[in-house]
Amino acid sequence: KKYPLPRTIWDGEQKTHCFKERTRGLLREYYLTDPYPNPNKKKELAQLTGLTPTQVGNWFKNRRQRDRAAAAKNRNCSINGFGSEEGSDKM
Amino acid sequence: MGWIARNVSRKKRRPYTKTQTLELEKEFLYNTYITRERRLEIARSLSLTDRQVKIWFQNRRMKNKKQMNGGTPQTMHMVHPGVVNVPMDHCRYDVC
DNA sequence: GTCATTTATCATGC
DNA sequence: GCATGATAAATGAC
Repeated sequence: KKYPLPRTIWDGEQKTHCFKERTRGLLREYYLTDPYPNPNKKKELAQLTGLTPTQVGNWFKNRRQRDRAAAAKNRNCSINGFGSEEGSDKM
Repeated sequence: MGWIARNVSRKKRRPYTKTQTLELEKEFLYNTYITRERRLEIARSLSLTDRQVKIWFQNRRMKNKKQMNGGTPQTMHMVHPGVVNVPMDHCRYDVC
């Protein structure tokens, strides 16, 4: 590996490749109601999940990006059919 | 959002070369704000546009700011703690 | 100018 | 090989 990545003193969500299911569930839940959380909401979600606000921001950013990609793919698959627009099955 | 009806083409994101990034980082070490004159000079020497250099400095200042207050390292791609910061997290080829 | 955002890309776990 | 989190260019609001 490029960097051994010593485990730091950090009791939040660790430097895992994938966040905990509970964390993802929480973010997912809020995402459905508002994909663009304001800074305060990001902070709140960060506290709730043990992530940093930046990590929360990254999660929403990636989520939106991948939802858009999925929606675009859907539209391409069924150009004159009914594309299921927003929202993807796997989050 | 507006991404549904976006007809105007967006400039494709092109990762900068190692040399370009290195030179920009060097300049940033001297000055986090660059003058218009110096900007044009660097742009010419690195085959970038004036605008690209400007944007690069803006983004770099934001990155700097985040690193300043962010403090706690919990990202997956961190530079080695203890090692004097090597500017550039990942940039591999000279021809991108 | 800052700053949130988008888009493409990178790095990694599995 | 893909899902996923993070980051690097580029845009636009303010």
